[in-house]
Amino acid sequence: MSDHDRTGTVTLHDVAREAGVSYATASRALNGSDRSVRAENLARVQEAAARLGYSPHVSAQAIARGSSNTVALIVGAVDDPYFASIADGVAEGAYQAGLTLTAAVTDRSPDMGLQIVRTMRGRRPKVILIAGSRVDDDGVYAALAEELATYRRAGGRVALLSRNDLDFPTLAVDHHGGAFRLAQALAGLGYRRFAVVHGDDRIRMSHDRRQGFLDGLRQAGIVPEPRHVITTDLNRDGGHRAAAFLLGGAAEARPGGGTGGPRDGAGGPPVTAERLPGVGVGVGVGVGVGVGVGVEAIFAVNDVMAIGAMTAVREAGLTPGRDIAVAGFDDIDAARDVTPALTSVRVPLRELGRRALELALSDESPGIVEVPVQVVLRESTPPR
Amino acid sequence: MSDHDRTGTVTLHDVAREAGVSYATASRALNGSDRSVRAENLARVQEAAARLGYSPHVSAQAIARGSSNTVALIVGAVDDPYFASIADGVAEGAYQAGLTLTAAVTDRSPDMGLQIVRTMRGRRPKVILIAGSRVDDDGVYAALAEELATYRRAGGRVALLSRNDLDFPTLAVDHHGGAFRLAQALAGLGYRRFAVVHGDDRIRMSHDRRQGFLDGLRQAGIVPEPRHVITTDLNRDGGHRAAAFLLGGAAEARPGGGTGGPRDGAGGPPVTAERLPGVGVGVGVGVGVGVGVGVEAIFAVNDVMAIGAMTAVREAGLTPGRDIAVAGFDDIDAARDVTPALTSVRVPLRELGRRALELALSDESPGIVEVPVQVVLRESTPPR
DNA sequence: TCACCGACGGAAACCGTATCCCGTCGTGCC
DNA sequence: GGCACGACGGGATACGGTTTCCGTCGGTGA
Repeated sequence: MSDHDRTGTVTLHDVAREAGVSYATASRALNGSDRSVRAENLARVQEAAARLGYSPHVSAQAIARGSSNTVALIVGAVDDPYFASIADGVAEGAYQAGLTLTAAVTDRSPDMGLQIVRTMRGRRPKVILIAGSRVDDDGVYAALAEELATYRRAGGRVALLSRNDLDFPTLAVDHHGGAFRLAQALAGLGYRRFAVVHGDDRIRMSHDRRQGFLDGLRQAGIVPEPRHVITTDLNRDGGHRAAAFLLGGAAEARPGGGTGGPRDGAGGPPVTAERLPGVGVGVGVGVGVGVGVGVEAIFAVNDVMAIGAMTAVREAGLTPGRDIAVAGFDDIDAARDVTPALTSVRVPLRELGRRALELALSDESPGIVEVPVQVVLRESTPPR
Repeated sequence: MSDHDRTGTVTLHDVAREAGVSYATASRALNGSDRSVRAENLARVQEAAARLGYSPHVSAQAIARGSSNTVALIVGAVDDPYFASIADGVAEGAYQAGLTLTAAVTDRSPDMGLQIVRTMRGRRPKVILIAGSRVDDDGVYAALAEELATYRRAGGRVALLSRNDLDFPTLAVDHHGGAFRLAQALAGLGYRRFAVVHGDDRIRMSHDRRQGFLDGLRQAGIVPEPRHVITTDLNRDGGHRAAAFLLGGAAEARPGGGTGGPRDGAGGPPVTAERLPGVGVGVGVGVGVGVGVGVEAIFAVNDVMAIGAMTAVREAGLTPGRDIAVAGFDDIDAARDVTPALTSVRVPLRELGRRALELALSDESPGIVEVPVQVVLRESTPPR
């Protein structure tokens, strides 16, 4: 039609020309300016915009206004129900607040959260929410803190989920307390010999849950054997491998079954026995030792691992719940749908996402908000 | 320190001044310009940038360069494993291609995909990927097509997942064929009396899977009763409600169990019997009629629904697999972990996300790429 | 020794939008 | 009827970069 599609992109300039008004008037007409525009011009501009298929250049607006309408969410994985539910809550809150969501995934990148935060900061979002980021050494940690401080100094808002030693508004899930009470409850049901399956200690959540569980057991006079405390991947296959190892063999998919083991072939790092601080070194790296006979219950630090473990138990010819109890953490939807239903600790994940956004947006003091969790006993841990 | 932190934000200007070089030189030094900068100046600029904590203003770059490094992903829900896996694949591809990911969720907003696409277009992303968007009437549909066409005209790239009647590069999952073959396989196992649980027909995926399944059954000489073809929410609770209805009662959580029904109270629209085109009107909206006795197998158009249905079956005192077979579609991870393991149709979801991005970025012709799927029979549908 | 050429620094134009500021015009009031 | 004032349109500028264009400088070949 006209010459505006020479470049293929329609600018406000084109709209103004088409409507026969000035640039400034078109701008005022197309967004909530405090200045008023005469009804007739407003209509002409809107109609011209519609005819030309104009959509405002968000970057240009961001630059002109000095702020954008974005909330940046940094998350460990998209795949994981834990993060997915949090992201869902954030998405809901963002939608209600008229913000758009951009996400970054830290699992993917070897450069950890730091580089990602830096990149995100470049987008000048209104909010940065960090739900998952790996922090390896103290240097990176300090750098991350500095990066966030710089961001805040420039007017940005930050909220952290599940991390409580940076000076930013934090939604602190009570990992330790939940695991502690779960341990006590299981001890109360009569269990004595436990295995604990957890992830990399540099991941705070995993560390706190493991430690809370061990502390809860100790309170009940129980100390698991170090070789039953296992470090592995923080996902379904990690839980599966760990349980298979505990029960006396390498995880191995049943031929022709399609039911079984790790989906993507021989995946991931080997299961490694854990060095408990002040206790000693565990044994049995990768060797198909088999230590399972004595174990009565397996606690995995999250539900997806626990569910993987349950399947491994079943593949070993045992019945989860009856022969060996299994418990997880998070209480994801799937916990109700596996058989037996999984004992877990309920974390209000969606609410967590919503509240994290609120917390960041509010002008309250940057304190730490404790998020309570709740032990949910189900059939996977019957009284013994 | 200097006056640059008066506003709190560090600009390229500050860096240039700090390094004692010009604006243009600083710009050239800090990104991959084709122009070369003398080593000494480059070092000075980089060092100054690091000292000041400079991070380039992405919006400003986008505006100056005329393009951004964003890929916009439009998705039905974040929560759903189907979309989560796709998003995971996209995230992986985006990371490798050096793009950042912006996500929008359509379920949330009543204004459907259209408004969202318009908003996304405003961000001038390099790519728009549409994995889920509700399209209600033809008017909206045409508007969406026009919106995308405008975007492409301006140099944008588009790829569609699971939709095959817009003229854009499309990754077409073979919903119909997969469901068709699944139906044949189940008929081959000896099943005759089927129930089909599906979602809103305006959602293409649901429609095609349902229709494929029915076509497959018809091929085997089987026509399910219309009242056994049920429309409900396309999520876990929808499947749960539908199965509970089929089995003869309203879905009701067992008191004190925590195992049971819809998590968020009495949720969602009631189960409604479906009007099959040219067949007749089903009966039994919400009435606790109970039609289950005759049904031998339930097919749900996705795995999360099927898993919800399995739990409902169990709550009714029956054993899924033995008393009543259940099958789903997608083959999500959880399908292997429920008991009995769920028969499904494998869709390479992660790969789908990755390939959608590739497809959009490539300069190939905008054809339709068929994505094959594979029936996976497991214990939830034993031979009968 | 001089012309020429390549490398590189800096000024300035430009990207698309918001907004300040000024000028015009219409209106109400005295 | 004149005047002050408010409403509103338009030009100019700012936002933070990228990139073009020009000019300088040092080195090379004849």
